Amino acid sequence: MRFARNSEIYGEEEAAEHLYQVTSGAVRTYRILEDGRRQIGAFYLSGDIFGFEAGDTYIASAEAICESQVLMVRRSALMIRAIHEKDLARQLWNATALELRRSQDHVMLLISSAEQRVMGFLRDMARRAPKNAAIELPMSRQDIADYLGLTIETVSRTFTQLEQKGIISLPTSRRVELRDHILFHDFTRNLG
Amino acid sequence: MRFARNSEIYGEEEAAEHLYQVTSGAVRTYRILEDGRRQIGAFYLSGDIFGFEAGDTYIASAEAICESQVLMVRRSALMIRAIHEKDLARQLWNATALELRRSQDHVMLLISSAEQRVMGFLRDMARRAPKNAAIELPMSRQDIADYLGLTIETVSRTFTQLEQKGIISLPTSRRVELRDHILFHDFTRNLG
DNA sequence: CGAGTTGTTGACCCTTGTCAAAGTATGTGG
DNA sequence: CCACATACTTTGACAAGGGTCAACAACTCG
Repeated sequence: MRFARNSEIYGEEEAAEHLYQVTSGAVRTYRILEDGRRQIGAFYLSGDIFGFEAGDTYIASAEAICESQVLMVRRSALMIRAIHEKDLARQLWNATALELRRSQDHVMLLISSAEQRVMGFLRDMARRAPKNAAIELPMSRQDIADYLGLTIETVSRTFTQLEQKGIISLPTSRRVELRDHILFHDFTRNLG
Repeated sequence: MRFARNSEIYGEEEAAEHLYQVTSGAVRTYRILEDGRRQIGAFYLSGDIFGFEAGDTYIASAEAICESQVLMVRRSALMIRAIHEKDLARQLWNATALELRRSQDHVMLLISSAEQRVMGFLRDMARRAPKNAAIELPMSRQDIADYLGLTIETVSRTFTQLEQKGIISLPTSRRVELRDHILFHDFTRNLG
């Protein structure tokens, strides 16, 4: 399936009929608060699987950030196969556990300072992006702000400050280059 | 198994050998950040099941908040049973999905104001506590602060402000009574 | 009763949000 | 190719919410 920029893939509270895998492009999941603010739960890039945040209904909406291709699999079909293929059942459970871990890492991000949040976000993107290249951000500053629980102005200012400190460089607003030691720091944490 | 106040039930990064159910008392799970701050991931009360936040190793530590009794079940035994009892497998997956949902609700809490966070916390405790009675909080202000990403001072001040506004009353620091309409508001949200 | 823990309050400051404006891309139609 | 419109991003000035530091009050437990 193809989805245009900003088009909805599924909506919160809809029956969760499919699991999804991004084959190209990028996807965001989000929830809207009573006061109208938007909280982005996660970004999914090429290769990532999403739609696991579900019991019977989705608990977040999903949208394509840019023109994206997405693979769809019927949950019901998977469930039937999972009865006999114990390995598949295990994989489904593991994938949900992985999402849980991601969400808990997200919580850890949200309790630190603006600079720490942006750095954490960039480290995560760097880890998931094609190795050692500059990061190409598919999402807007507003998306990043809504993911990190900051305002767009604070995100923008923090990017500028990180560049002034020489921690990143910003050839364009959507392209970020990190100094190597930052990546290294992240790797040691994951191995630790 | 009995655990004394503040004693460790399991540690982060340990092999995840058991699932747990609280039979009496209360449990907190937490992670420590590099800078030494503690983030509490969840509180578990009587009847709650925990230890699901795990692949092969726990991703948080668990401690008894007060003298507590906890039921332990070997994960390996459950996994073996789950191969044949498809319903059990389903339940395990569902329980993890429920934890995921809890974590995402936690994220939503963390992006709002101090008052909203404390209110959200109290609503959650009220919903889980024995119906319509005053809430008896097993955890300290420090625990609440570390759960909500605030300081102990801000939590204390917010409790005082809520009482001054007539939204709660505080017979003692660990006992909270909410006005009915607050509970009602919560119920309507859950019913959708 | 006294010592240690837990909770509350006050004064001040810093980070981040708010409001406003200007700068930069990107795209569209002539 | 240019003129214009629209989105997105950056920057500045100011205000407010929450953090920090410090003192004090209330509970617990020996």
